[in-house]
Amino acid sequence: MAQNSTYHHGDLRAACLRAARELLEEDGSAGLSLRAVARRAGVSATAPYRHYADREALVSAVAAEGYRELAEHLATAHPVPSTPDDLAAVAVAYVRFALEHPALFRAMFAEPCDPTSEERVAATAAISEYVRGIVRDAFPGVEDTDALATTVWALVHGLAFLHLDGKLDTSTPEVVADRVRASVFALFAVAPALREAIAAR
Amino acid sequence: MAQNSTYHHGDLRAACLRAARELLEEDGSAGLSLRAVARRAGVSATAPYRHYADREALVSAVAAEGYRELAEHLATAHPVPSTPDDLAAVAVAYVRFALEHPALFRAMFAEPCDPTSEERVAATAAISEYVRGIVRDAFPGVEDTDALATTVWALVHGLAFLHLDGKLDTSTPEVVADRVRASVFALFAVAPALREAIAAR
DNA sequence: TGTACATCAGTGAACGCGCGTTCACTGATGTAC
DNA sequence: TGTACATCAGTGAACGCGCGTTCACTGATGTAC
Repeated sequence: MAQNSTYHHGDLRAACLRAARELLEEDGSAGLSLRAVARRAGVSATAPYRHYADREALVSAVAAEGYRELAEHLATAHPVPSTPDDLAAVAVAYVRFALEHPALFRAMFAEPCDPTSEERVAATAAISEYVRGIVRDAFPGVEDTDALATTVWALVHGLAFLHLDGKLDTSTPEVVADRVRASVFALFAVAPALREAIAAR
Repeated sequence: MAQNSTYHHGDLRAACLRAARELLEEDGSAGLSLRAVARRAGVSATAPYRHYADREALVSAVAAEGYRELAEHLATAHPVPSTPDDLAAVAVAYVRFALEHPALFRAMFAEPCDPTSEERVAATAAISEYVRGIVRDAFPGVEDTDALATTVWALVHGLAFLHLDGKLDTSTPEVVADRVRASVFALFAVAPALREAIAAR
């Protein structure tokens, strides 16, 4: 029984989210069905409709929660990163999050998402703002902070997906962390040269 | 009728691949069902089983074809890239491929893939070897070519996905191309400094 | 060139499944007096 | 404090769907003599 005192007139909305998360963590793949969530929450198949308009709404809520957790996870890795090492630590945390919650990460990013969910859009914006903030702090001299932030995000995001999809060795956490750090350092060392590089183009 | 003279005792195997590709191009999302492919190929629902062991096998074949096409597309963008501009052009081509064939690209990467399909593994290896080759040619002085190649691939791959998932503006091809170029240049300018950066860590 | 036969690539009915969603309902909770 | 009633969060039967896969089959093609 996943049942607890919080529902049968309680917080089924939250219980659904929790059930969905459990399913994602366990299954690792698969696509989160409303019925499976209801089953897991110990409730009839149609009960979730009291709280979510449809399947999409549930998935978006789960994804949004994932974004919030990711942000938290990154902040935990380093509250106010300001050196290459700090940023590398955050990057490692990003990739680790993806590898530890593969199904959730896919739900957040890989799924063809509906762009109308404001909850989801807001959560995404928060992440990207967070990355921008780090880059701004770490590179006060750089003019186009947005461009550099995008580059950093893309690099880390790409590393996450390539590892997730088995294109890069993930046999130990160390091997992954080393690779992520090496990639970030490559980018970092060049940051001051960014403007010239773009200008010279 | 997608039907042509190549089957009803012809090349249904290829016809299935073609049908699958058409479905991916049209639908944009969704997950490629065997039945839909058969329908599109103008053939009974069970006919594809003569050529593919199961749904997985078909999807893997489609993905493998996608890898080959991607490689071709990149090679077309620039046969033997050897300057930052060349590499940037290839990067732009990579991202453009993803945006022009979103469903195919997702089938290639985002789907939780079975690692046992040698066709798929081989195709992946070919891509990564291709990237390594470019990096090797463009940076003869760099020692750890593999590390740099991974960084480049991850950066470009991440850009592809962030655009694909609506996290970055894709309103015009130019805006996308400019962003990709800027990101690649950031990386490029730093390449000679890579070893020092890693050593200094 | 013609016949007999094996092979091979299709057919189509059938299976059991899980899904999203609707609907009329029920029974517990909260509220007004 | 007690009763009457509205609201609200669940139930469970039912719908129609598309799916992957099996099976026994058929009929065209290719081969041996």
